[in-house]
Amino acid sequence: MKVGLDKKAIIEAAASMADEKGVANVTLKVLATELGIKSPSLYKHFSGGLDELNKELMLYGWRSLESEITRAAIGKAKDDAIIEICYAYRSFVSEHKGLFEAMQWYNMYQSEEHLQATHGTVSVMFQVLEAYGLTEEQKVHSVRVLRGFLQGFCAIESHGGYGNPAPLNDTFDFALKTILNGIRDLQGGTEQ
Amino acid sequence: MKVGLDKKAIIEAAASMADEKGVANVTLKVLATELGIKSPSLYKHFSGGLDELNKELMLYGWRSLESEITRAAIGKAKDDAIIEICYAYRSFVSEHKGLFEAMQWYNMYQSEEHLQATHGTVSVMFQVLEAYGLTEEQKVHSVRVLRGFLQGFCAIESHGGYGNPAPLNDTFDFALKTILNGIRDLQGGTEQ
DNA sequence: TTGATAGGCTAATTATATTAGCCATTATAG
DNA sequence: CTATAATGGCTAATATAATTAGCCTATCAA
Repeated sequence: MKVGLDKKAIIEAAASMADEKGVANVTLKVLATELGIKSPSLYKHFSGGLDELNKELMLYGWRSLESEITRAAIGKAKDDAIIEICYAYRSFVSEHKGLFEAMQWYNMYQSEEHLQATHGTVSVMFQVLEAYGLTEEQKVHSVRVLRGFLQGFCAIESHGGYGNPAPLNDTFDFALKTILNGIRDLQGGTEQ
Repeated sequence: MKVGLDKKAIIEAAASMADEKGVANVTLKVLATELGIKSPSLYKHFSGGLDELNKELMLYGWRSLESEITRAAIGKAKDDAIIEICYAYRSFVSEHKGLFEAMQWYNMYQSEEHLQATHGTVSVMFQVLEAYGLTEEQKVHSVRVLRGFLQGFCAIESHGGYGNPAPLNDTFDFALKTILNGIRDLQGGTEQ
């Protein structure tokens, strides 16, 4: 019988399955079963098989994240905007652990597709930084630091890698304040 | 014929294979071939199979990193020590991309083993922070920020995720300065 | 020197990915 | 309205990797 699936529905099912069980446990077999079809049928939607599905998950994740942080920044500027973006990033990861794995690890050593995928998210951060009167290079450094911290912190947090009971919210706020200070310092000084 | 392998040799071979081809491409089959044996023989060393091998890789990686950053901090204190540790962390990742993958992603959702594995590395950072006269909680926050940034930055850098041509060294130095400022600010203020 | 253990092997099993080729339903051009 | 193409499903067959079972020999210690 014809279920009538399309790529979008399959990717969303795969994403939520990844969030539940980890992206490594999203097999074509179990995904197909979940969707009420047999695994070979998935090749009608993803001729590239599991690899293509993982790539689509990665792309879908970055698109979703971009959309979340874009929404979060609406009506905000400067520090407020950055803070909202960072909160939105962190929330996104906490709600989409499995998808976040896919975002980071698909195609790790072929950066082209990754660069394209992350472009939107990077652009949003870059735009918000326009308000600070920084040089292009200073903006690049600032975005890199934000991305690096967010990715690492959220990855560690999402798999329970911060064992100490001290509140993670406090750490996150401290980090944001620290990074915002660093960005502010760029404005005056000759540094970097 | 008896090749006479032991766990250590196998793990080291697996680690260097991971660095060359990515940890996902370390299969028992190809690892065994590389070592001059057949894949079922690996079960004599790792009864848990591929999963256990990956776990051992993860543990080996964290042990190695701990040893690197410990060596790097010798004879240094405060900011100098932290800077050396961060440089050593970054160098380690750039030389062990595949191992670093294993360190992050093995057993992602069962934090216990991860917590133990990272304990040494965390301890080194924690000890260096003793010199700053911070509260326990402030030290915890500081270590978390360092870990988060280092893991994220190095992961992104290691797979070419920072596309802009601006020098990554400059970003890294800017980030360290920023974080060190943040830690210094903790000493005086009432913040966090 | 003999017996246990370590460390290899082959053969067989299981699981998933993938390919090939068939078929029904849907949608659309005429 | 109907012929036909495209869509989306299926079964059967193949390939590869992991894993298990059971066998065999070299080494090493009692």
